[in-house]
Amino acid sequence: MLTAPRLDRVGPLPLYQQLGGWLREEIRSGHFAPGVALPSERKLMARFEVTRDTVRSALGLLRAEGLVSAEQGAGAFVRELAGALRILEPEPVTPGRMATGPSDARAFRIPSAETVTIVRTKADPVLAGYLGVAPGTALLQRQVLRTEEDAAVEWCVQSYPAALVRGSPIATPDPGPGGVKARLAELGHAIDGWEDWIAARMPTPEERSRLQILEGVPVLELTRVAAAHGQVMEVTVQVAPADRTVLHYDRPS
Amino acid sequence: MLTAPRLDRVGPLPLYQQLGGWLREEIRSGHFAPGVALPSERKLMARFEVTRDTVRSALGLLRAEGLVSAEQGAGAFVRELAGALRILEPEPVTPGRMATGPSDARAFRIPSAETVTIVRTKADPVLAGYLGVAPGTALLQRQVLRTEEDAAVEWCVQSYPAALVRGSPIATPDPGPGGVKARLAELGHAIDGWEDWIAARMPTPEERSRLQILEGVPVLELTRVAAAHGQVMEVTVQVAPADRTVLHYDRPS
DNA sequence: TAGTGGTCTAGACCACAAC
DNA sequence: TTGTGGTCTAGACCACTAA
Repeated sequence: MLTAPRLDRVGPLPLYQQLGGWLREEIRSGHFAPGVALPSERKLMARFEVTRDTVRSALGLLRAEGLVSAEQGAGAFVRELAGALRILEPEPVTPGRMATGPSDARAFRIPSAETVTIVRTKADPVLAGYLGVAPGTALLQRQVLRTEEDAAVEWCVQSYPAALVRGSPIATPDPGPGGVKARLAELGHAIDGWEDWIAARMPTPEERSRLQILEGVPVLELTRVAAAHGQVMEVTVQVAPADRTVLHYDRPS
Repeated sequence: MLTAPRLDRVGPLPLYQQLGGWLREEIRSGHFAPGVALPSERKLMARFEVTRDTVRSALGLLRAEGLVSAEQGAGAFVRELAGALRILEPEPVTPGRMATGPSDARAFRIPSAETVTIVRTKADPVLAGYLGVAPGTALLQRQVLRTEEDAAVEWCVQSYPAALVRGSPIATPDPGPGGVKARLAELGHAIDGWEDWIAARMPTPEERSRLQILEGVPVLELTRVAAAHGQVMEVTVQVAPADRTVLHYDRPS
């Protein structure tokens, strides 16, 4: 704190941006290390001779960037990297096969539990377009919440034309050995090709609570369109917190 | 505005969250359509009998979610989808081949210009790990800002061991016909495999200004590790605004 | 109990956009 | 000129954490 500069009260840059910039630099330089508490809002008020609102605006910048987490009653802390990243790959990483991860690897984990909800709905225009059916066509959806040690890591919605899976174990929470893919194969629709579309956005409030997403953390959204003999059989939308997830595609020589 | 509810001043939910929730629902339901101005802050003050600060906190929620853009002097507007998405694919989409896009497709465009800066630097631990060299090893970086109709669409940094590309056109802004890949092939290092790592996060202030990123919009970060005969030759990091970018991977049958 | 962040009030002046 | 959002001040009370 001794190195704190004076704020420029005549220039065009707002006070809260100056203060936010100073805090950001202190974090980047390691002066405020991950896990460490920043000076309290009232100390920053006194040190920089501004009101609490100005201090809170500055901290708001850093929270929106995902650099800082505030804990009521305790303080504001420089955010630490999530303990473990989860890898999403075209062929799922199974517990028997550990992913290597990028060279700046942290630990990598596999989800340990999932809760499945079966929902019958009608195709909205987007899903209908992917599936090649008319909007309003009856769909069966498997909504899956994957968790790991009490922490939700992914929300996943798989959609099928209802006519395709009627009477199949796919329409039950536990599709049996080999999972949905095996049941599709038994129906004569073994998946033999797919397309992935990957986007990122800020989570909805529902997603934030369901996946326990912190402030300033976006979600990755992976839409997989899977086909058998040229016909789309399944559309999967996976939503995962971006601070705990990395996608991986490999084209080895 | 006639349907606006009363706020609950005794329950546990803060006023600004109630107000933010109401505005969010009005936007989702289409009452406030994309491009339309929300009621002004002073009107919301009067309508809900709260102070301006409370109104601004509510609007702050929506701005952080990327739902609303404020324009000084004009008003706060429901954000519209970016006019065009750019597709990033393993094999770049060239002007001659138009991508089809997802079924909810908007227009798709190809970047029209790029500015290249050549930088000589030393490998940080992360890059060194990817490249299989010691940290501090001399690197050559090509920093590329891709733009399209005055709008920046991507920031890209390509890194090579300096020893590998010394004296090659790779170390110049214009590497000549066929680009960097052709020059690497001439050096006997034709790229024959790669790995992609995909992450998302909020942009740094530098990225926000460089790529003209709006509030509440994350970036997609694609790291490609490209190898020739089992040896890593190139690490490319691409950063693109998530509201104008979608990644696409295809594994046809 | 003392200190922290979370919420809310009631003003003020400014820069900017639209009319 | 009028209305808009952007910034800043100076308080207040609350819920929560940690000692």
